[in-house]
Amino acid sequence: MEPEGRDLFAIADLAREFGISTRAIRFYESKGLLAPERVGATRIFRRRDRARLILILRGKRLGFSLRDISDYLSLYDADRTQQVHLLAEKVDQRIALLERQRDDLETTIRELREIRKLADERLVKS
DNA sequence: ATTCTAACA
DNA sequence: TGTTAGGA
Repeated sequence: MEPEGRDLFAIADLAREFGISTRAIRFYESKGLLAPERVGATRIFRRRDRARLILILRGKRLGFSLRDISDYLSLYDADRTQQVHLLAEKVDQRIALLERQRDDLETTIRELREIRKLADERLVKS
């Protein structure tokens, strides 16, 4: 009766499972995103830590800074409601930034296509 | 073998 | 973050 798997993990276990380096995991801890237990100096990760790591990696995939992710995770124990508000705010900011970048890219592509068209016309005249 | 800290790239 | 050194 244990469909949950282990609840104790070594740093290498998590690194392997999520395809990241042990260095990255220690780095996240140094930034306050993780706080695994210690047995001496060795880190012992539990399901709770693993769950946080999953959230960290998801946040990264979506382009959020470790700072943003940290601020978000910090609200888990306190204001769960404020956490949702912060998330909404950050997501809106992220979407706004991506849309701006998309517009800039489209503008650049249009310019390059125009240059390319002019280049072809010159070749034809030559 | 594995992990840890610290420092440099 | 990767890599490397040196130790537990």
